Amino acid sequence: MPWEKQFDVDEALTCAMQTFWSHGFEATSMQDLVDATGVNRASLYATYGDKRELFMSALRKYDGDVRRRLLADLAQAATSVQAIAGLFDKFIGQAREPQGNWGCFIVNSALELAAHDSEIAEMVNAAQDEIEAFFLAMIRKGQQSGEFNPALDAGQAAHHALAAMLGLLVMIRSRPDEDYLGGVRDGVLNSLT
Amino acid sequence: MPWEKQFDVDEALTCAMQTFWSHGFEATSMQDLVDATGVNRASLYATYGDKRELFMSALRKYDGDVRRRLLADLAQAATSVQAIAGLFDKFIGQAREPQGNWGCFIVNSALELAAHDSEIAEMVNAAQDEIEAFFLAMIRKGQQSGEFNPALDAGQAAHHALAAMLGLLVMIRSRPDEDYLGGVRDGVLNSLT
DNA sequence: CCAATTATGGAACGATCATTCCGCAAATTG
DNA sequence: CAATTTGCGGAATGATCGTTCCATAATTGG
Repeated sequence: MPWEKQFDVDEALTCAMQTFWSHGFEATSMQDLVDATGVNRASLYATYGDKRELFMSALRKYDGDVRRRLLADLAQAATSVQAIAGLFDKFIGQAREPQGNWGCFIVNSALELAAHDSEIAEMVNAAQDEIEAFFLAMIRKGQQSGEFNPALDAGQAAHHALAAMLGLLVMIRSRPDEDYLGGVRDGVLNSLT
Repeated sequence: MPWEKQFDVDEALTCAMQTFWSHGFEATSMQDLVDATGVNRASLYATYGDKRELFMSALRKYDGDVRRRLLADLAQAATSVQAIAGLFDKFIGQAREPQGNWGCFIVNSALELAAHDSEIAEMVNAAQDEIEAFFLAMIRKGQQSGEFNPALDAGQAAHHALAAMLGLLVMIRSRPDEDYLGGVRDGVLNSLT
């Protein structure tokens, strides 16, 4: 049993991530994490540190495995409309899953913690900057390809699209309705043409 | 001392509201509320019920005293642009105040609690519907007055404006910067002309 | 085959949580 | 003036919080 952990470190972190993602930092107890991961309390501490460190690891995992990967995938979409709509649809699709209105782990953490935790605020801001950069790149590409109105201020439009995206991630927590959320995506795409 | 409370019931509720508004439900302890209100523990329970009931009272107070009043005031603005910009500026102005990036109590609660608490979800949805209705009324009015593009789908634009508003209220928690937030307001107004 | 090392399971820690109880003070009622 | 009612202050409640400790089991290195 020594020399080798009895659980998969990355897999357990995924379980912890989902728990924090769904319920937030304060509403998740260490007991919840023991139950969710199936890993013993002492092993959790030995492997990931205390609750806050585990949370930060989970948030960083989300940032790398979910957010960064999603943007990278979408950036290769055939058209800019598909790239932008795809990002919105990724979250709108959550509404279909039962009990799946978790929204975005980073946005949830931003509202719960960023105002009083500068480390989290910095991480949130960096992530939002990258999302805005994604929108900016896709909007510029779409303007060149003729998908979007070339007269638009691309920088302002990207900032605006980010705000609408974040707004959708607020809405999904209280009203996970595909049509309701789809209206936001349509409004964004409409404002770009 | 009997027959009359030693504290102002509404004033204490305001203090409790601000504490919940700033820190959220889970991160606020009853001791925090005792300290913030200056009211004894037993008197808090006797007057407002348990922690959750006090929270709901605080949220309802915000909904009535802050949100509803703000929309009513702004609806009487001289122009539609002033009404819509005024709503955004009300929150952007928070960024100037030190430690004032509390955003919107309802939005904060939506992300923390609505996904697992249907009573709060309903309240959040009702508030968001009224904000969207405000945008819709102002956009229609602006289209008639010539402030806004009459060719726009007013319903979709209002939905879109709500999303951008909610997005701004996410941003303010991690980046209370007036210029950064002002870009969202400008983007919304720009998309309406 | 023994010694050293490491992860595990579970009990135990003190602190803090939300909530309640009780004795006291004060003002109205008879 | 006595009885009653009500709010207040603070201690006390049991539960749960995050965290640590310890005995046990298991594997590698000598």
